[in-house]
Amino acid sequence: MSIDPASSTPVFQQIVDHLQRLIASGVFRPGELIPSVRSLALELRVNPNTVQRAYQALERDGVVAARKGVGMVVTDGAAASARDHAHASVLDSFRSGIRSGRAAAMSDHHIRNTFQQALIEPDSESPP
Amino acid sequence: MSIDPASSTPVFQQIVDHLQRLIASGVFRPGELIPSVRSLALELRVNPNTVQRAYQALERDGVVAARKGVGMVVTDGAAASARDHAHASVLDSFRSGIRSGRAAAMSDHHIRNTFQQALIEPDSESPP
Amino acid sequence: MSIDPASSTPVFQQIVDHLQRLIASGVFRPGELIPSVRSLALELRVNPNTVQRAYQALERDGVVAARKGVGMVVTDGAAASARDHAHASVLDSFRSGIRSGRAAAMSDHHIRNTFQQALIEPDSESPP
Amino acid sequence: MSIDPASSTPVFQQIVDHLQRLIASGVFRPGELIPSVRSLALELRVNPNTVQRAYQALERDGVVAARKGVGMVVTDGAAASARDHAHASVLDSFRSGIRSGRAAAMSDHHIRNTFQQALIEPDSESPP
DNA sequence: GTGGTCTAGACCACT
DNA sequence: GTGGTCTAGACCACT
Repeated sequence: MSIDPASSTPVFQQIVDHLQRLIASGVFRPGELIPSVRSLALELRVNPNTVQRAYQALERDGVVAARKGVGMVVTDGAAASARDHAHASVLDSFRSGIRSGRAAAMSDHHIRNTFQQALIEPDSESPP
Repeated sequence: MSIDPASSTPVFQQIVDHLQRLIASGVFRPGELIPSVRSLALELRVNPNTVQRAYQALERDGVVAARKGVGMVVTDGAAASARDHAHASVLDSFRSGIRSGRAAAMSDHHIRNTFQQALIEPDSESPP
Repeated sequence: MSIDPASSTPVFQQIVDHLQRLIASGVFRPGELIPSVRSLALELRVNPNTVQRAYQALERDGVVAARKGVGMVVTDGAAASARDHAHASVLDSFRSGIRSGRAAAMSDHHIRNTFQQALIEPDSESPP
Repeated sequence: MSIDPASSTPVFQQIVDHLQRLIASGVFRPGELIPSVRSLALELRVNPNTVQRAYQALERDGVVAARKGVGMVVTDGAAASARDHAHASVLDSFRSGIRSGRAAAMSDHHIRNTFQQALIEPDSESPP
């Protein structure tokens, strides 16, 4: 997991999105603890306040719950809700790309090819 | 053309992207003037300074040139460069969606179906 | 004579400076007419109002005088005053360069070498 | 450091040039913070937006990098790049002075003497 | 505290 | 009318 401090997406939002995906994918399961604010802050090289803010957003969304003296626990319905969250966010990205392409007069054929290219490429990671 | 002031994408960047697409699609052709700072600001209900900032970014990118007392003229190579810009931005959206989906353990099959759904839906416009 | 519309020096000021130099160098002598507003505007591809403004500044400085129905005539003391003007402007440029160099911790030796380089180079014109 | 609000050189550009020189001369070294937007604005009695604009230009030039919540840090290669910037700006001033002098029919001897005068004079500071 | 973005409104040079 | 610069002051994310 990596954060892009230069992105226009706020860092706390990047953290929220990432945890939603980890829950959707089953890395964190209902009843389990997510990392403590401090440990995640250290790992992401981010201020603890920022992680705190992300955790509060997740709590508001009902995917985690605070247990005093213990930590943040993944709630029971979280997996399904996180999957919905992830699906919606994927759909949003695709819609936004399609809208951009059409506005630039790209054909649907061209747009679909561009998607296929992105799906196939070996490594969508960070090529510095 | 519409701006979303609530988006995390800065307003001036939304304007840059939009004009790049309009130039890529041939709505504004080399040698033509793009709308004046003031008129576009009125149309988008945005502060003139914000439009100004977008226009200066477009000038740095070399797709328009300022002519004192006249306006901003689309440069000769602008169409091709704007198409590159548009293609890159579409590709970025798709990559980002694909990365999110995979992080959430969606199968490539599921991801492709989601894309197909976005491509087919009648109205990518205003989904509340 | 050429104008740089992108320079931070206003166009009308560039015209004033240029005419001062032409008078200093004897291209235009006392009693002679300088080009009409219209002809100079055409030659420089500039709006007549801008040339007009430059001429008014020259008139205020006393280097030319308007003669109704005739044009702008170079005044008697103009040559000497234009030479002063030119000398002062050269001195200003050098001072400014020297100040910049010293602020950047360049040695006087280095600064003098840079000057020598500029003095010797074959063509200080416009290498596009 | 002082700003001339009456100069035809924009204030934000004066700030850029000045910081480039301070970095070139080693006053600010790689890894160090330059003054905050607000503090420099106060010191120069200039609007924070104007300083902000200068800082973003410096960031585009790659001599500083923004760190959220911390400040603008001088980058590693900045010193060399700032020295290039300073040298180029000194050379530009000298070229411009030489061009003016020649256009006014000053001899190279006279031009060189003028330079020498500027280099020797005790106080290039505030000539009224 | 830090930088990033935005609104509101002014004055300037230029066409 | 056009773009370019600047002031004044606000709110945001982040440390």
